[in-house]
Parts: sequence; C-alpha cells; structure tokens
Amino acid sequence: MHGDDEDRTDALFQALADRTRRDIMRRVLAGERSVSALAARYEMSFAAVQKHVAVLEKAGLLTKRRNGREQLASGDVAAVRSVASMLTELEQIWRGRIARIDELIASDSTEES
Amino acid sequence: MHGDDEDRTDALFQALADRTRRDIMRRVLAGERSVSALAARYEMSFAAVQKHVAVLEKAGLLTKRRNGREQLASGDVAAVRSVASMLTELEQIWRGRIARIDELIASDSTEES
DNA sequence: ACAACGTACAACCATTTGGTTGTATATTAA
DNA sequence: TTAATATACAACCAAATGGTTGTACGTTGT
Repeated sequence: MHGDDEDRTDALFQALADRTRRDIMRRVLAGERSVSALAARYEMSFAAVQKHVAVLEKAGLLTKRRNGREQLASGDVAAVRSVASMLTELEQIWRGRIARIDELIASDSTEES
Repeated sequence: MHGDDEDRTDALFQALADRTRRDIMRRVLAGERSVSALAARYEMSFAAVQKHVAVLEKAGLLTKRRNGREQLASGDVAAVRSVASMLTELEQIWRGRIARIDELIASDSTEES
C-alpha cells in the first residue's frame, strides 16, 4: 500500500495545476529567487504569492534557503522528473494496448481459414 | 495571448491531480472501458465515477464512443504526451541555468588575477 | 534606536471540488 | 409491453482552494 506515493503525486499535480505556480516554477528553475522578487512579478498580493511558494515547497517542487532576511527559492528538477515519469508510466500502459492489438492483427492474418 | 493554452494546461494537471482519475486513465489507456465497468472498480457511487470520467473527457485526456447503451471511454495518449512536454519545457529551463553556472565556472578559472 | 524590508501566518471570504441522492431518458432483454 | 441496464444531470453538502487584509517578528540600513 503505497498510499503515501499517491498522496505525493496528488500534491505534485495539484501544485502544477495553477498557472501562477507553473510560472513561479519557470523562474525558480532558471535560478534562485527571493519570495519578494517573485511576488513583484504578479498582480496579486505578497501573501498570495507566498502561499503559492509554500504549496510548491510542500509538494517538494522547490526548496528554500535563508540568506539574511531573504528566503531564496530554488526549483527542484528531480521532482519535475518524478512527475514526468508518472506520465511515462501511463504511456507505457498505452504501448501495451497497442502491442496487444498488433498481436491480434498478426494472429488474425495467420488464422485465415 | 495563449490564455487558452494555460486554461487547457490547468485542466490537464487538475484532471490528473486526483488518484481515482489517474487510475481511470490507466484503465482506459490499456483499452476501452464502459463507464459502468469503470464504476464497478471503485467504492464510490456510479455518479461520482461518471463525473470523474466527464472531467477527464473535458480535459481531453479521454474520448467516448457510444455502443448501444454503453459509452466506451478510451485514453488519449497524445494528451498525456502534451502534459509531459510541458514538464520537458521546465526541465529545459533548468538546463539553461546549469549551462550558465558552467559558463561562470569556466570564466572564473580564466579570470584568475 | 528606529524605520523599512522580507517573511510568515491567522482570519476571513467566495468559488470550486469531490462526493452524495434522486430523477429522467435511451437502449436492451424478457 | 414491461423490466432492467447504462448513462446523464440536477440539487445539495462539506471540505479544499485561491484570494484578501491585518498582524507579528527577525534582519538590515540610517
């Protein structure tokens, strides 16, 4: 029962299901950004952006590092890859379906009575 | 203005941010499944599963085909790939960051005064 | 010392989400 | 024709989400 895994996957997709958070990810993957530097980029309040960063951090998509009074956020590419691998798993399932269809076609053409 | 693109991406990640819907995707990527065949697999009500299927359909992750009184759902691997490519874009941004860091290291070692 | 800055978090609010039950409609089986 | 099956959808509900303002606290600059 890897229900924890599912919890984590829920959190990852949920975190990425918001355009502001995806945009934050683009910035923090490009390099470290302070929370206020990020907040300056969006129309919403500082608190709203701070909460988005917290959601991304909780999901493991970014980490924070203190530097004086600033908190520097940095994107975690391994987490991004773990989401990608979940999608690869889905694609593999689909490949299995295609393989089975191909088999059927092959056996049909040999069973031609 | 690719706001529609972002809407679609929101819907895709949102749709995949639920473990029941991810499980449904595994099944419909493996082959066509009727809504009631899917519903039989989960503890929740038929209506709940039907709504999950509707969410996946709206996001473009599956399509339905009528067959008598049944509605056969089939996973769309292209939609899955489009999510994956969004993640690849993020990974590319990160690669750029690494490349820039490498450049800095290289110039540092030549600028040694 | 004190003002400004950067961050965190609580309280609140409207909307969305994930579930329920109940009803309606079309298709198939008896 | 009538009963059972498969689907869709409305109405409702509790909880989660994405935003707000206000407050508190540590850090930095004057």
